[in-house]
Order: sequence, then C-alpha cells, then structure tokens
Amino acid sequence: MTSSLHHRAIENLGTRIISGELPAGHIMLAENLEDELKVSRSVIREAVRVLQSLGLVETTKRVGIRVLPPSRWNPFDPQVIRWRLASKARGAQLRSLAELRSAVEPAAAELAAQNAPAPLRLELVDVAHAMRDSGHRGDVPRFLELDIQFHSLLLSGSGNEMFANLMGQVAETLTGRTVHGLMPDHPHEAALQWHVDVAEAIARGDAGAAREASDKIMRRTMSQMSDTWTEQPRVFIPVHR
Amino acid sequence: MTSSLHHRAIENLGTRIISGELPAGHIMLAENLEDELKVSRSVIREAVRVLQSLGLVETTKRVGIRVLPPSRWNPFDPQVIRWRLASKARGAQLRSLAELRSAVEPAAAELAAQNAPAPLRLELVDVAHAMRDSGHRGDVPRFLELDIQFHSLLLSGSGNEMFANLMGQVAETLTGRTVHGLMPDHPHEAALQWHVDVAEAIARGDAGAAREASDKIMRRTMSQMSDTWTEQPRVFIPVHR
DNA sequence: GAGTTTTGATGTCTGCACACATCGGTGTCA
DNA sequence: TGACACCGATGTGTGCAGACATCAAAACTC
Repeated sequence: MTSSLHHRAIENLGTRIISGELPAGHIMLAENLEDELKVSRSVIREAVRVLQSLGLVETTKRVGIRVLPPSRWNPFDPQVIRWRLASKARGAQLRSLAELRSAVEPAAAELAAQNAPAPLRLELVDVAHAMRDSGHRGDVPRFLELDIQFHSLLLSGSGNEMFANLMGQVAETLTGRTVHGLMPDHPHEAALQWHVDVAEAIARGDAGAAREASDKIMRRTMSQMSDTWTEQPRVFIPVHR
Repeated sequence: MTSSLHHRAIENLGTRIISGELPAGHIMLAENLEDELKVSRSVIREAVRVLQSLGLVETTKRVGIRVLPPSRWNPFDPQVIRWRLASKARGAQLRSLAELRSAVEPAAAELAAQNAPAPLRLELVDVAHAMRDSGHRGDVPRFLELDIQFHSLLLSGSGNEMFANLMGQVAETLTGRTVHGLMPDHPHEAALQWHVDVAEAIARGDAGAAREASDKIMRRTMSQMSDTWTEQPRVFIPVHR
C-alpha cells in the first residue's frame, strides 16, 4: 500500500517542505490542505501527525500547521534523507552521509573484528575477493553490487544496530556515485587490496588492522568525492536547548 | 500539548512494543485498542500511523496491526532511543550510543577545525578551560553542564547536521553516567587536558591534532564505561534486503 | 489444486462537539 | 484623556461517532 492517499499526502508535503517551496514559518490550514490535495480531513490529519513526528511541522491551536526550520528536522530519518537527496540540497546530504560513513565504518570494522559471527567473517572475505576479481574484469555493475554487500556486511557485523541501520544510506551513496559516473571502470588496485585487508583482519580478529585499512578506504573515498560537493553551504545548528 | 490523547497513545504503545511486552509478530486490532485505551478511532489511527513511520508496526488489511521486530525499528529516532533507554535494553542502548559517539566525535573535531565559525571556536576554548577549573574544584554539577556544552559545541561546529543532531543523545549519556555515579569527583587530569587540547587545536585549525585529542577522550570514555554493559547481548541485523 | 466468492479488517469520508490561544472591545483606574 | 486589565467572540486543532469503500486473507466450489 505504498500509494495510499495518506502516503501520497506525506510525500507531497514532505517534498515541498524540504525543497523549500514551503519555507520555515509558513502556516497552512488543515482545511486548505484538504481542498488542495483533494482528500478528507482524516488523511490530512494522519499525514500531519507523521510530519510532526519527523520534526517538519508543528501544530498550534488557533494558528494552524507551521513549517519548522531545517534545524528541527530529524536528519536521520530515511524519508527526510530521501527527500533531501531529491532536493537542491542533494550535494549537502551526500556530503553529510559520506562524512558519517567515514566516521562510522572504521569503528564498525574494529567492532566487527571483535564481535562478528564466524559465518559473516567468512562471507566478508569471499565478497572482498570477488570485488577484487570483478574490479580487475571491469565488471562495473557486479562490482557495485559487491561493494554494497561488503559495506553492508561490515556495518551489520559490528553488532551495533545504529551502524547497521546505515546500510540503506550507504547503498544509496554508492549507487549514486556509480550512476553519476564518478567511478572509473577499473577501481584503484590499492583500494581493492584495502577491502581484502579489512576482511582478512576481521576474519582473524585483528581490530586495529581492520580499522586502519577501513580508514584508508574512507579517506580515499572522501578525497575522491569532495570535489563534487565543492562549496555546498554548511549549516551550523545552534547548540542552545 | 505534550499530553494529548494522541501523544499518550503513542507513548503507551511505543513503550510496550520496545519493552517486549508486545512482541514482534503480535497482532492488534484497532477496535481492541480503542477499548483498551478508551479513546476514539481517530486517535488510535493517528498514533498507529506515527508508529508505522518509526518502523514499530505495520498494518495489513484483513489482518490488523502487526508489531515489527527490532531490526525494523529506526534506531536513530529520539523517541525510540528514549523508549529503549527506559527498557531492559538500556545497557545495550547506552553502548550503541557510546560507540556512535566515539566514532563521530573525532570526525566532528576534525571537521570543526576546518569549518567552525570563529565565535564557536573561542567559546569552545573558554568552555574547555572552565571545565578544567570546575574539575579541579570538584564541582560535579557544573562540570557536567560544561561537559555537555563542550561536546555539543564540538558536534555543532562540525557543520554536519547529522553530527549536530546527536547533541541530545550525548547529553543523555553524559547525564546518565554522572547520575549513576560512574564519574569520580575529580576527573582525570589527562582527560581535562585533552579537552583543552581539542579546543585549542580547533581554534588554530589543526584538524589532525583535534581528531587525535578527541580520539584519546573517546577511547578513555569507552574503556571506563565498557565495564557497566558487560555482556549485553549484541543484535546482528541481517544484511539481506 | 486452481479459481471464485465471502468475509473482515483497514482506508476514507463526513458531521458534530469541545478546548483553547488569540484578538479586539469594554470597562476601570490614574 | 490615556494606559491597562479584563473578558467574551472567533477561529482552528482535537476528539468523537458512524457510515461506506476497498482489498487481501480465508473459505469455498469445482
């Protein structure tokens, strides 16, 4: 039921708020939204409740439904991320995700070396080797698939559910990078070897080596991508409570 | 309006699902919930919609409202985190947050050294010095307050809204650590100095030094806290989609 | 066993009563 | 006359009740 009225209402409003079409402070009335989206009150009310829980709007009696500023949005919500990726802030969102990834993956590698279940370690080694093979062959689609699987296994193997939850976002950034032609047909040999190093370090429980090799991958990835988001404005969220 | 029926319904169901009282696969009917919580259908429906967006339940026609397994929950949602902190999984949640912090803060320090606005850098130095003073005086409440402010400024100064969003959770863990008597009256001198080092490195734009000093803080914090969550079971989220 | 019908739950719509923040008018006092 | 406190009118979200639509699971038919 991905196309219920409720879902479409959320999609419509979420997209428009995050795109900036409905700016912070803008006030809507439930009644107007009913007319505009041609749906009933219950649909609008349920949609607004969801947007409220995402920090996109707040409701006040006698005033209406007020759009909240970006600093109030929940930047970790998958829907919010998706909407931002579809907006002008796509570059900034990709940068945020990449920065988060480079922070998290080395830590995940370290944890995976300490905690991952044995079968997962073996699979990680297999995938790393298969990555190297498909990289040498120049099989880009297969490489992408394995790349996603490798990093998913890594995050999953950390045993930290927050890290594991980033799998979806990572897949998104890797796919985006490939689709936008930012990946060469033949990945750098060193990067391929680093993936193998990470997997083998995890397999033998060497946390330090796993982190270090993962860190190399992420630093290379960041330096590769940083060109693409040159001069995306940074937003500094005020610290005050 | 934090005590609306809608809000209370969410709180009731969210707490019971995350505590495990309503296990994964458990099926509820909207009608039964109306009776049980003594509220109307619209309140139940709006609450269920929000829980659905958090990944706690799914609705199926002809079946009802099904509770989803923890692997489907959004582990970054502030409400989910709060509910987990109030459940038996409190230890596991604190560990997850601590692991996330240790991954993110050194990266945030590095970014802050490159991007933070000048006034924030100055404030960071002031706060670090004030921390050292209150630490020497043994003024625990004041130290906690400054500690929270320091780490909030650091995350905010990174200019990454995802990092900045972790401020609230960090405050929670720091407060929890103090409340539970895990903090000595006089923090270790080295840790105090590391905070000053982070601040001064950021102030002069030395990203490497900022990361390194922050990493020292986080490694010490982790080794301090790891005792408290001895043998919390780890959950490995399956990688397959 | 495959195809069809029935059933029962959510999805959607509507009208109504209520709570309550805001605004503007009224009255009081200096 | 002007400033200020009070108070009621107004408008909007919140909550309720009941109806019909929809659609997928389950039961049934062949």
